[in-house]
Amino acid sequence: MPLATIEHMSRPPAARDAVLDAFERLLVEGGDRAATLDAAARGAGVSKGGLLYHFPTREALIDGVLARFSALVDADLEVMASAPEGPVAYFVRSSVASDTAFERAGVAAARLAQAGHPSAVRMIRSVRQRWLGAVRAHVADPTVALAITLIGDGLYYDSALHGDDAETGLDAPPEHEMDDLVALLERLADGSPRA
Amino acid sequence: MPLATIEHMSRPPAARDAVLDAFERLLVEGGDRAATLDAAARGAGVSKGGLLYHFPTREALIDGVLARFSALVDADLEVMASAPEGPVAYFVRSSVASDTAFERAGVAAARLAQAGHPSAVRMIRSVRQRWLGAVRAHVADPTVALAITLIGDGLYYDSALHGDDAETGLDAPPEHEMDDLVALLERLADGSPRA
DNA sequence: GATACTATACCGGCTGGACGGTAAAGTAAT
DNA sequence: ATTACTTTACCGTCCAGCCGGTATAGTATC
Repeated sequence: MPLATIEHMSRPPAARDAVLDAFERLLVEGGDRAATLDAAARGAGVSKGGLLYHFPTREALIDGVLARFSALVDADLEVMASAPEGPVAYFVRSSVASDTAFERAGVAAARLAQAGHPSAVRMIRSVRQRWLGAVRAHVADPTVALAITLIGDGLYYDSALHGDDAETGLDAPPEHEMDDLVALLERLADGSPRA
Repeated sequence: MPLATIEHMSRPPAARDAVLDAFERLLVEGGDRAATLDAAARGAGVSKGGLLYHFPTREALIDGVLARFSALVDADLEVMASAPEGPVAYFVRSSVASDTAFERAGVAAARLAQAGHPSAVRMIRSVRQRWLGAVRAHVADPTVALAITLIGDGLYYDSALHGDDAETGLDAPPEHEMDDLVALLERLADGSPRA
């Protein structure tokens, strides 16, 4: 169970990560309902018994996804704090989901939260709070910080809307609208502290 | 052993709406996975056969929910256009989910979209577009209109996050922060175009 | 360095229940 | 008698989780 002491592990559990990846992908593409143990095992090229060796229950699998997401958020917050284009621009632009491991984990967590899994709801809430705090640290006006965070939420969920059909383009606004949006928010952020 | 007929429901179309209501509630509280035909029938006080008479497949039930949502959006857009507090304030404030039939239908549709149902994804997209259009009609700067719509999206999804646990308070910002937010957005909306 | 034992990693079959959907029959009003 | 609606009973499938077994690798003892 403990993840530490890798050096003492005889064989690296390749299956574990493969299962986690497959389960995450299923969540992103088809939501909680599509993410079954059988499908995850199949997607990972592992037998169901093998899957259940690493994750004895479905809840354990969910916890695994959430744990991985939390770790990725930690890393992202550090990147954001020292982003060359500034934290606000970085935050807003990175809120539209590309296909990084980070984004996939986030969308998977959101799916689980929407399905009502309490631990996922708690996780999303705390992550949102951490993001809000990070934005607040760089924006004087707390109302502006709130607005920026909410815009990030909106972009995030909108871009996470599409299931598996790659047919329609992303729900994200086009490039130049994003540029204008970022410009507006940066003007608000380090601009007029009052009327 | 069989369920005794405690009372007579004599309203012919009553079952249909009852089923729709129950299915919607299940979607909101537990997502796509929890919204099963059996649970919906039970929640509506109808046998499963009775449910399947009105909605021959699960897809038909989903379409029923989406159709009802679309009708409610039409009504809401008219209310918004002539809201006494102004469209922007109305839009932003009504984006945090209370427990109206309108909000429940919207959250249900969002759950279905997150689960990857194509018709639900299309519906959410078109509704979002209609809202954006309505905001644009009352806000000169299109970037500000986009920002306002995105903030609405953020508020909407955040407040729709909680499953069925009434324990934690809503994810919506407290009253006074909402006031400040609305004030900021209205200032942006009809205020300085500030190139 | 061979033997005996233990831990890790995985397989595949199984079960009981829940799922979406079907079929036939019953009831009430027209 | 037909129509509108509702019931009970049932089917095939899929689901989460369990269990017995296998194979490999490390460890300890002699």
